[in-house]
Amino acid sequence: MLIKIDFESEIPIYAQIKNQIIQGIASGSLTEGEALPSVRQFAGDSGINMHTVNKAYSLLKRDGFVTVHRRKGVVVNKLSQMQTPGFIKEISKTIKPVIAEAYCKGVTEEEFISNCKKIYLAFNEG
Amino acid sequence: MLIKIDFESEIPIYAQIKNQIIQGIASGSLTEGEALPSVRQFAGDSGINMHTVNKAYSLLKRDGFVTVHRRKGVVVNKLSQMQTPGFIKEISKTIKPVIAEAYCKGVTEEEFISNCKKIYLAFNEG
DNA sequence: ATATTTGTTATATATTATATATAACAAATA
DNA sequence: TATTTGTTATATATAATATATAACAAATAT
Repeated sequence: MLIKIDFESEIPIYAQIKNQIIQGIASGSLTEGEALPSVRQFAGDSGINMHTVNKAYSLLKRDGFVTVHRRKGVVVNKLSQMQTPGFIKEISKTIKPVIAEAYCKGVTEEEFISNCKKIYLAFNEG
Repeated sequence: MLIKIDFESEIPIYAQIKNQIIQGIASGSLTEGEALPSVRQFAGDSGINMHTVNKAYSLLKRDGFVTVHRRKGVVVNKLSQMQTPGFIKEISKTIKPVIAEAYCKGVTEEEFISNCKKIYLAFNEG
C-alpha cells in the first residue's frame, strides 16, 4: 500500500499516516496479519522522521487497529466489528460541525447521504 | 444563543466558537440580520481573549456566514444556499477518515446514515 | 463636530503541538 | 549471540494557539 503525504496540508503528518492506514484496512488493501513496514524502514523510504511514524503507529495500536510484536513488527488486526461503547456519539461530535456547514451552504440531506454512501461503497468494493 | 467552551478539549477555542455559531445558524437559533456580541463583550463575558474571539469571527466572515459592519458589529447572513464549487469534494475529504474508522469498527452504512439523518433533522427542527 | 463603539492590526509573550535528530533500551528471534 | 523490533529519553526548532496592551480607522449616536 502506497502512502502519500501532503507536506503543505494542515493535517499533521502523523495523522495523515494514521488515516491512510485505517482507510487501507477499511478498503482491504491491508489485510489481517499483514505487517506494516517498520518505523525505521518507513522513515527511511519516505524521508519522514522515525518518531513521526512511531506516533502514528502508537495511535493505531491504542485504537486497536494493529498489534505490536517486538520482533515481527506492527501487524494489522482483523476488522474488530466491535465498536467501543459511545463510539457513535463520538462520530456525531465529529460530523456535526461538518453537517452544519453543509446545511448552511445548501447541501441537501440527500446529497450529503449519497456522498457518504459513495464512500462506504468504495470501502466495500476495496 | 449560549456558547459553551470546553477548555480541556483538543479542539481549539476559536474553532469551538466558530463551530457553535455555524450550528446556531443551521438550527435557526441565529437568524438573518441578528448581531453577534462584539468581540470585546464576548471576551469580557466568557473570559476568553479578544483575539481568540476575533479569529473565530474572521473565519466566519471569510466563509460567508457573517457580514461585518464597522459600528453595527458582526451580523448573521441569510443561508446562502450557494455552495462553493468543490465543496462536496471538501466534505468528502473530511468525512472519509471518519467513515473509514467507523467501517473498521463495524458501524454499518445504515447506522451511520441514520445518525446523519438525525443531525440533519435536528437542524431542520431548530 | 465629538465622543464612543466597532472590527482590525501591530507587538509581545507564553504554552502547547508538531517534527526532527541522536542515542540508548529491552524484547524477540534468526 | 547478533540483529531487528518498537519504545523511551533528551534535545532542538518551528508552527499553532492563546493571552496581553495598545493603537487605528470607520461608522454612528449624541
